[in-house]
Amino acid sequence: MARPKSEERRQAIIDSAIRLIARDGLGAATASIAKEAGVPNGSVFTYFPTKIDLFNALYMEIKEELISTVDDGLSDAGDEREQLLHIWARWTRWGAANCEKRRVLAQLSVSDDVLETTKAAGFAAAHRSIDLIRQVARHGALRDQDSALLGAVVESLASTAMNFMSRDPKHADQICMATFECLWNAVR
Amino acid sequence: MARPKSEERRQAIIDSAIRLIARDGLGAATASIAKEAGVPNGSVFTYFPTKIDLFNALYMEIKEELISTVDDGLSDAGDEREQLLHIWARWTRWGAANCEKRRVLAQLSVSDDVLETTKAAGFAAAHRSIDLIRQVARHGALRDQDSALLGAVVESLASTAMNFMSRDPKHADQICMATFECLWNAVR
Amino acid sequence: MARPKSEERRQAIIDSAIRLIARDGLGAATASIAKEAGVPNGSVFTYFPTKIDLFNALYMEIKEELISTVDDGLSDAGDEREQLLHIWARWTRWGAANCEKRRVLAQLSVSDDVLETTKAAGFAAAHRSIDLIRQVARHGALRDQDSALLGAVVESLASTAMNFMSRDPKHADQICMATFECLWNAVR
Amino acid sequence: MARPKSEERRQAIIDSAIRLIARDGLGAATASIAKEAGVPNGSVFTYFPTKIDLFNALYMEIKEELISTVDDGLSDAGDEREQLLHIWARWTRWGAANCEKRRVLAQLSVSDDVLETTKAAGFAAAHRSIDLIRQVARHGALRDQDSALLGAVVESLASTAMNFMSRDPKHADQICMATFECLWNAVR
DNA sequence: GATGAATGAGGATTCATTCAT
DNA sequence: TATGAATGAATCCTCATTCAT
Repeated sequence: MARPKSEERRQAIIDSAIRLIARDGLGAATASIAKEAGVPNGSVFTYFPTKIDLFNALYMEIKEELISTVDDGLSDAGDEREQLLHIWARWTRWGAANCEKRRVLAQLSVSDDVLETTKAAGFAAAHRSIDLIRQVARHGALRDQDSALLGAVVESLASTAMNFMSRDPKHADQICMATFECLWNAVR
Repeated sequence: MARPKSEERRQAIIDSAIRLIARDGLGAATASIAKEAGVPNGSVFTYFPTKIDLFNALYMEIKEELISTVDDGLSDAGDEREQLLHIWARWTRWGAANCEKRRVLAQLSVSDDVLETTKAAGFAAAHRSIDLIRQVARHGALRDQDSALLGAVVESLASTAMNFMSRDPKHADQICMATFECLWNAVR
Repeated sequence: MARPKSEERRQAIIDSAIRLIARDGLGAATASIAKEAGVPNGSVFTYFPTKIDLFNALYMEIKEELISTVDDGLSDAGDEREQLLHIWARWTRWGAANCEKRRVLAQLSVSDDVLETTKAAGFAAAHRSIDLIRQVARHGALRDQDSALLGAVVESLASTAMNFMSRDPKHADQICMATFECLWNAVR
Repeated sequence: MARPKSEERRQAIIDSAIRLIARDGLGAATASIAKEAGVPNGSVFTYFPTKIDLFNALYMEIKEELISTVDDGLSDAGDEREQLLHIWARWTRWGAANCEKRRVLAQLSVSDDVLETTKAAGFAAAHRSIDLIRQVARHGALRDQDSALLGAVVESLASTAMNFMSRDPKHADQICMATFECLWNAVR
């Protein structure tokens, strides 16, 4: 091939999209995203054939970052409770620290433009955490329900926790611990 | 002395907006909303000066319907647990049965176009439920946190429950009871 | 007739139109004019069948006020020069003091919506001044030209003078006298 | 490397705007301008970000054409009087021959949408003529006034002259000479 | 591949005027 | 006559996507 696509440009577009979508919602214009990224507007479409493709890539990108943050160091933790706490703390702190990414992820999660297959892939990538949660919850109130419900419950609780943590950074740790307690009681 | 604004027309616009926003998101065109409501496009703006005003009216409208549904019969219920269950069942069943309204409410809740004052008003209207929840949670994991966090936790759990209930109507009652158990354990 | 049109309302509309057109141009909405005048929007059309009729009425109203101001005390003045100075001073001072009316008149004068017949009527009403100017100019550079040209020259000079006088009120008198000298030399 | 903006298209839009604004006023729709220019409506906005930008470009475009017409051959003229006559004749004849441009310029000159900076730039470009006029007028009635007043007086007189010249082309030369005499007497 | 102009179908909103009350 | 809601064409501008260079 004549000139390979530049990973740098791709990333610049992704980063710019995160900034603008966090600020303006999914309606942010592709041209603005290009401008903010310092690339010509046409380039967005050489890296992402359509805006919807960009959305899907964005979703996976952020989700993967989140998951790798959460998984990191997981096996070193102790018993079930400690492992779940490890996940919870890393997850919510990442969210509190990455406000824009969290907001974008929230928007994408409810958008019809992010394909079910993409969402499923994101879900699948989180298998280590999910396995742990499932194990913790094996005797709890949701024991007989579709395991997707369990995942959704945890996710929505995390989302709420992150929200409050980033609004009130001084009490972030408190909120993290208190919501963890909630979670533990809720699913166990 | 002149022709009064027609409550009927106003409602037709609201109903049509619910239908279209549930289907197309907040980007649904005002012209389509008018068309679906059977009124000329200009009429949308005689009832709601801007699209944002329509959003805010929509939010309050749905929120109020939800709250009155939830509050109805509340005082007849027995002890704390039964009262909370009453609320939970009415809330989630309303959501499962009013899929469109629930989806619209979800979209509006995360939109910057719905003013904080509107959201606060919606919150205030739910005081009966909130009081009960606060009482139930007075010794629980969130006892020392901002009470808005408690509200948000409950709301996000409800939202998740409704979601699954309307996707899988056969198991709606099971899901309702299982998530109630979650809630009870989480906050108490 | 059941209820006679109220002269007061008519005037309120005219006054409000002057204010708004001075500020927003001829595009000022009839509804805003009504609001500013404290009358219902429909009333504009019971007093002026169309917006264009309002424009024409406005033109005549202001023109007549200007002319009667200018004519007032004219016969008492002395010789030709003094009489012309009398006119000039009254005219330009009126303009400097009635900024909004002057601006509106300027807009209406170049608008196609003010009918030629209206403009002609305004012209005719100014006959006393025009006669004087014609007399003064009977030996001057424009002596052989269409007398409308003479009128237009004087008018455009007056307009320029008023403009500068209202922008720089401290030197209004100086500007008035200097431009009068111009006028006198130009046409005589 | 990409397709450059086409000077031809830009000019087509400008020309079309002149025609339509001369006919319909500044309210001429951008879509009509595009249609008349034979370009898609969106293209107007690739050349002029807003209608107001178009107005400002139009103003400068016409003003520059006028100035270069007026300045052309100026240095070859003889004494002060002949030089001023040169300017006057070229100016008014241009106006008589370019009715549409003159009307558009008149509209733009009184519009708030043409920025003061644009007007100032137009004024500055006319420095050769202005210098001459100032010199001619150095002992005249306006000698002690703000030189902007002098400019405005000349401009308003020119505008009036052009108006009558284009209405009555047969006598255009006469009108040109007679108004020149006026000007000479007025400012000298 | 890179660039940025070209495209034209929408989008929210305005407004003169009409007309039901 | 008074009122103010009703009407729908018209307005400026946006934007995802394409494509000439």
